[in-house]
Formats: sequence, structure tokens, C-alpha cells
Amino acid sequence: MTKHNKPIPTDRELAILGILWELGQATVRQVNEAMNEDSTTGYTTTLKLMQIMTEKGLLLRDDSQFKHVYRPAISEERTQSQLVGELLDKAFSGSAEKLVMRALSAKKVSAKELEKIRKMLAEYKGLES
Amino acid sequence: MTKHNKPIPTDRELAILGILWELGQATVRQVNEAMNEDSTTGYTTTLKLMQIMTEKGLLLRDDSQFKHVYRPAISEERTQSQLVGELLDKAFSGSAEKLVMRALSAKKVSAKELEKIRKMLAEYKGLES
DNA sequence: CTTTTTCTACGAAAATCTTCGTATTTTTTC
DNA sequence: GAAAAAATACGAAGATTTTCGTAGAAAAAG
Repeated sequence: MTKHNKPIPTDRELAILGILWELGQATVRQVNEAMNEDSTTGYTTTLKLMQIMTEKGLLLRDDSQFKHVYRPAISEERTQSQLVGELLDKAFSGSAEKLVMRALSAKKVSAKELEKIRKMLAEYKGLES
Repeated sequence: MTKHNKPIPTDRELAILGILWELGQATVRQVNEAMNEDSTTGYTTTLKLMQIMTEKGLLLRDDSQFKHVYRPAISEERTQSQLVGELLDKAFSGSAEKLVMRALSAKKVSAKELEKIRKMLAEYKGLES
């Protein structure tokens, strides 16, 4: 057994994962450049993080070439669910209803998006309880 | 001017705030005992955290008595909105719709709660798109 | 080839968050 | 009152996360 259960990513790790979910796969250079559109992160900083993430099992690395190519080892969906679940516990006593309310007020949700949410909810089948 | 833009609380700070939001106000002892229903935290650890939180402007302290009495300086609602907003940015590219979806799947939402959410959404007025 | 650039490996500093030990003061108990 | 118990103040250790500098290997440029 190597290292087992994949931890929830930290903030910086999440930033990297976001880029990789979008690109599918990328080199450190590509990730670093995408990161630097917002803030400024040193190349070796990004490299180190991605190495650590690979060790943790958050990324997969193809090192058959000199420039290693990385891709996500965890899905965006699952990660989002984990993060929401965590937030639900930490700050909402598990109440999804409150969280939904806050989500709408935290961000100014457009009427159009609101309609999509309503539709999605209408179709959503509650888990057979 | 002292310091005062109130930062988003850290995880442990959030645990303390949760207790204080519930109790309204409390001494360090009371908070520490409430914390220890779940995990185990040393008394001075809780004390120190609450002192720091007071400095940060997250708590208010009445120290007119020997046993200081603390209460929240920030509202649960506002904090929840901040946290959701943060998560929206970090992991959902700002899409409230996706977050709502994940909130439903992360937690097994009962049919009853689902109904409440639908109702709440039906009444919610979105902004002009 | 030789030089320069690009990349990975690695260790460790820096920053943040969490925990706790010790000293001191105040209150309570006997 | 004196001893014991309970509270605050403070500094610093631990743990985790983030950042970066340096060294050496591989590739690209000249």
C-alpha cells in the first residue's frame, strides 16, 4: 500500500486543480502561467505544490517525457461535494436549506440563473428516504 | 484607528462562533465545555483563541467581571454569506447553480427539506438580469 | 561541442493556524 | 486569613500550508 486516502485539497491546491480540470492536463509551466493571470506565483512554488499533490494522490503525473504532464486524480464533482459537505458541517449545522439561501445572497444571482436553479430543483428527485 | 476589518474566521474560530451564536454569550469555560462535547481542547487553548478573536474584532468581551463574558461581534448570517462566497470563488467559478446542486447531493436532503428549499426559491426575487 | 535555457529535485525559510505550559491574579473554600 | 481552585495573560512550541533558493540533469541554441 502506498499512501491511501486522498485528502481534501488546500486553497492553493484547489487553484491548481481548477486549472487542470479546465485544461484536462498540463505541464507545470502551463499551470504556473495560468495561475499568474491572477496573482503572481513563482515557478518553483507551483512545481513544489504539484509534486506534493502527486504524492498525496491528488494529481497523476506522466513523467515519461522530460516535461512532466499532470492531470487531476480527483474529479471536480466529487471535490465540490466534499467542500460543500465540509462547509455544511462547519458553518450551517448541516442545513442545506440555509446554505442555498446564503448562496443566493452571497452572489447576486441573475434572474436567468435563478430560473435555471428552479428548474434544476424541480427536476431533482429527493433521495428516496 | 486600531485594526478593524474583520477577517473571515478560521476553522477553530468558527467552532467557537457557532457556540456563541447559539448561546448568545458565554464565558471561556462554557465555550470550552461545549467544545469538548465533540473533541477535546485544552482550556487555555480556547482562552487564547478567544483572546485572539477579540483582538481581530470577531468577538466582544465584557471584562468588567473576573470571568469575562464574550459574545459574537459578527453575525451568523453575514459569516455564512462570506464563507459561501469564498467557496463559490474557490471551487465553483462563481456558479451558484452548481453549488446548489452539490449541496443537494453532498447531503441527503429529505423530501421535506427539499420542499422548503423550493418554496424559498419560488419566493426569492432575483436581481434584474 | 559549449553555452544557455528549461526543467525537476530537494531542503528549508516564511507565514499562518493551533495548542499548550507557566506565571500571575482573583475568587472560593476551609 | 491561608490554602486551594479557577481565571487571565503571555510566550512559545507544533503543525500545516505556502513560498522560494539552490543544485543538478536534460534540452535547446549557437
